[in-house]
Amino acid sequence: MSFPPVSEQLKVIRRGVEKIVPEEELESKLKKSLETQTPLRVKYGIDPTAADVHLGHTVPLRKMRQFQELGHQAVIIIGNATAMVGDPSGRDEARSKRLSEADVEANAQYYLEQVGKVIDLEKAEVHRNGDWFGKMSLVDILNLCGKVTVAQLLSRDDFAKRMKAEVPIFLHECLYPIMQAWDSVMIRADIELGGTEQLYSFMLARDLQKDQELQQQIGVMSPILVGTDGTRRMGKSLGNYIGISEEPYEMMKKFMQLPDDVMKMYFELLTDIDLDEVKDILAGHPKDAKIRLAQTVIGQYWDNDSGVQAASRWQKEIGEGGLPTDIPEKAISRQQLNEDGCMQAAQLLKQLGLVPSTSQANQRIQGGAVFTLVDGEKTAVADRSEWIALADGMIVRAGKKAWAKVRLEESS
RNA sequence: GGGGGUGUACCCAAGCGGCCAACGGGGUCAGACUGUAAAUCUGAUGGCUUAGCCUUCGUAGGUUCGAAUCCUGCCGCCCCCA
Repeated sequence: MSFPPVSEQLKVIRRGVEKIVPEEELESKLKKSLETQTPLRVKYGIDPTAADVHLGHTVPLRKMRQFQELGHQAVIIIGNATAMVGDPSGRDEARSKRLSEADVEANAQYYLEQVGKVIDLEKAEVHRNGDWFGKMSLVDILNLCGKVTVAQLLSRDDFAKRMKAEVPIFLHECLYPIMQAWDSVMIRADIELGGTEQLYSFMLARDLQKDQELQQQIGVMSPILVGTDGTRRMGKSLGNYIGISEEPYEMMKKFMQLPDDVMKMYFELLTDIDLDEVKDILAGHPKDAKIRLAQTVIGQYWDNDSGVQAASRWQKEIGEGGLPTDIPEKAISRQQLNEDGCMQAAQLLKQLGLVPSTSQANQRIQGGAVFTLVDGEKTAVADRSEWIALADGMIVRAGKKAWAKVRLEESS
């Protein structure tokens, strides 16, 4: 294994990274690694609390891949123990549900599969932190706790905020950063990757490493990727994420709905496109920039063709206002119709699954979002009690994102 | 263990015996405008067999012709004291 020169390594490492602490130590570590031809141990921990890996997770993961390409050792920690606790970082309330061990293990498997799309799993070490936490006795744990003061814990910004807002802080949450830091001790991390919200845990890891007379790790922190709403961090629970296992066209649609001003961040953190080129791309029409962004990222998780196809499909169906190609078919039994083969509008929308309730059906109709399409002929629906004559293959729309095709069935 | 505070729809937050399916803001949804971006404007935002009906204001009871509003028990959260 040969390593590129330190300056080159630094350039790669610094892209899309907000904070490196302590900054100076990174260079000396890299130098030493080069001299001794020893790869650095680069840690990234994930808690298998939910099954989907989204673009937010890929930011540090991509960084890890870069480290791998530079010849360093990737160390993935599956937080099967910490998952039971829940990371309080950046949260304004505790996680509500606790997961079972079986859930966690299932998530972990699926996680790894997805992580493999970003980094080279073959060359990575994978550990489960339950392996060491499971063996600790209460005394061991208390010993560990003896290294941290409550004041230190409460100085964290997220806890401070919660205190102020009178939102509960649970004791187990306080242990979380300690556990995470202990992981670093156990695997002898040289570098830990994560978002900026991890600062506290990263520093705590240094303290514990020092206490154990080990090399101290360096925190390489990426900015937190904002979600598709353009304001809050990307997260499953906020429903503003793009999952890396989503279908290309689904991803495409989400990308195109991004607010313009997050594009710069997305380009920087999610693609390898040279930053000068990114500047040029962003100087052009935002729509084109977005298509380029979407194509590139989709290409990473599927393949180039899929990205291009998704883009052209978007252009046709949405950019030019055409019909969606994948309108789901819904069966309606003739039994449900009156003797003239009609059904009331609100009922129809509900039967087709376009709306969850009658009230919402009414709202859509009143809002002018509903029309039917038979042989290319559009008919607006204006009243919820209007009787609609159904025909096989009729298309019903109840808003931009709600389409259905009717399939009439004889009564069973 | 003691004292005080608080619990309203997705979130924040009014309401404090009838005019309350519940003000206002945020969010969300739909429409116009657009590049299914932003901004702006309009409407909607418990459910239903929809000029009406049914179920909601932590929870269980009670008082009352009538309660989100009053009383009691219980539960959760926050703060202070020990």
